[in-house]
Amino acid sequence: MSNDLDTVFAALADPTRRAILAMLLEDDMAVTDVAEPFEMSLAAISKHLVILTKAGLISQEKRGRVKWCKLEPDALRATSVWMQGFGQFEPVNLDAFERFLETELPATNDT
Amino acid sequence: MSNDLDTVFAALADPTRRAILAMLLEDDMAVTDVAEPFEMSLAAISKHLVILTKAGLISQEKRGRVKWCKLEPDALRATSVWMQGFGQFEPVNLDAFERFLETELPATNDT
DNA sequence: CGCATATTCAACCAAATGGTTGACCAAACT
DNA sequence: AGTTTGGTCAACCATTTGGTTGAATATGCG
Repeated sequence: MSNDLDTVFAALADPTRRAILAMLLEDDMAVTDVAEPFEMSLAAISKHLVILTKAGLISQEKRGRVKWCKLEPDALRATSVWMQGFGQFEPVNLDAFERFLETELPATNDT
Repeated sequence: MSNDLDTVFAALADPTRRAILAMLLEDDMAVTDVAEPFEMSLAAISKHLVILTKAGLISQEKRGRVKWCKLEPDALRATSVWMQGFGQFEPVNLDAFERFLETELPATNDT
């Protein structure tokens, strides 16, 4: 009964998870590396990754003992369709996106 | 500390709330009328509307004893920017959106 | 083999969420 | 004035969420 959108939006509602997505935008990463910048247990991050995976926003592939996480744009694409329909938005300014990313990334290089 | 995106995505994560947005896409509505198609108390709908308002997705204006709700596309626009950046999505098929709407609208004319 | 590394599992906890009901307030009709 | 109508508030409840810790599992290394 519950839509995909439920899962995707719920996944996106958490800043930690959005930050993870932003990180994965740059490159695929192992779970431990994903967890590194956050002040949070590895187990917590592992749970977040499960949620992102269930939402279809990322995929995880185990290679050796390392589990690699990669961004999966398809779910976002469907959601984007939904959103765009609502606003009949003008073509989007991609530069604004970069500013968003900076807000979303966890503090890595500023104390 | 917590971003607007938190609020907006959390608001969008609930199917009832998305259905309300879909209804408001067609026209502005009074709270009671918004509540009508749902099998849920008026108070519950009222709460949902508060959440949508706080997220900036709708606005409410009281005229007489009736409180009118209208869709507020700005918050969605900002969110859409965020989403698009992630996927670098192709231009979106708006027809697909109409199908989404049907999934989202609560059952009104089938008993 | 024995240890270290990578990740998850399980139990637990506090706080947030989504709903209910009944009282309440304000505006409108007669 | 009295009553109906529109909507919120407050208290309550069950479930979900986001985190913790410690044990468990699995892979790789010397």
